Amino acid sequence: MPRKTSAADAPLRLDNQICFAVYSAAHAFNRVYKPLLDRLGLTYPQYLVMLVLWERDDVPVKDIGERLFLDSGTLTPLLKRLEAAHLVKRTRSSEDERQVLIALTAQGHALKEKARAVPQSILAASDCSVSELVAMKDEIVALRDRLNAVIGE
Amino acid sequence: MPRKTSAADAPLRLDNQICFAVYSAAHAFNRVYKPLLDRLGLTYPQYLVMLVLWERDDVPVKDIGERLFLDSGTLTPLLKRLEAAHLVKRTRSSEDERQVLIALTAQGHALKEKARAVPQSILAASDCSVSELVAMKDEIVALRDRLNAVIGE
DNA sequence: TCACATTTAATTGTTCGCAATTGAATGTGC
DNA sequence: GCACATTCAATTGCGAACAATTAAATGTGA
Repeated sequence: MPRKTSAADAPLRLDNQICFAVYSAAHAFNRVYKPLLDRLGLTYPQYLVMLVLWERDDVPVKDIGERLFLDSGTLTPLLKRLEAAHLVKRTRSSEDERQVLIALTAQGHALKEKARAVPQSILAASDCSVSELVAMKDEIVALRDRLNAVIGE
Repeated sequence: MPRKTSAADAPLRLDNQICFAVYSAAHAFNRVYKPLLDRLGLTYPQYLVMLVLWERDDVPVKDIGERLFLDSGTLTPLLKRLEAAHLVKRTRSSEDERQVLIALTAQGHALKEKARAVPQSILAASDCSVSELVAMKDEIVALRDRLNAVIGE
């Protein structure tokens, strides 16, 4: 009997991996975002940082990192690029010299208006109702938080 | 009236972005996988390539790329690292000299047995029933495929 | 057959992402 | 007040990820 697909191999089949589904979906999102963000002069991780700053300005690097689950090794060079693009300003905190505070420039604030077109385009590309997307988002966030809980232990 | 949170800003709020949910979940998976894959001497993308090869061996780089949605710019150096680790062998196809065929070595085949422990650990970490995970996976794959359909147009 | 397009990997350059280390600033216990 | 640990950002090194280009092999049409 030729074993075409062994039942014992099912857990190792690529199409059965939820992590690959998530991984490949993240890349698919990235590719959809790319042309939209090119118009803003941002990469996707840079866009995420700008989303954080548009909500609240003048925050230390660490706060941004906690929000996005990224560390200074990723954020420091990224923020320097945003500074080179005149979107943010980096200044040492006077109260605590260890911290670097990230503030939006006028250009950084202004970019928010151009960015409003992005979520609409993404919604159209996902070809899905808002309520469905919200439900999926909540499930994925719940899974992510359970995974992160395992790591911190 | 001080606008703490404007309704017009809702589409730009980080916590409303499904893409960020997916993006951060992918990173969370990566962090859970890391200690498990360290024992196999693999990174997560390398593990994905091995999953493909464990299903079918002796395939051109392009086939692996189509399966994983990756191009040669990513795969060529990755496969060279797997070759340096004696897990795969890269040989030009004799029928079509443009293709490079990737075959598992004996070590590469053997690693499959050690890898069987990985999906179990992931299942435990996700703290979720198999049926729930399968349902989520199918939803995410469907979303990914709709996004990819938009790109190829 | 010969010019031309297509296919396939490899290469180059830029940007993440993270582990590990460094160094400066701050906090704590004695 | 002083040794000590902690916190925070920056740095270094490695491995993806991808756009753009290159180069070789193959296929196609006149």
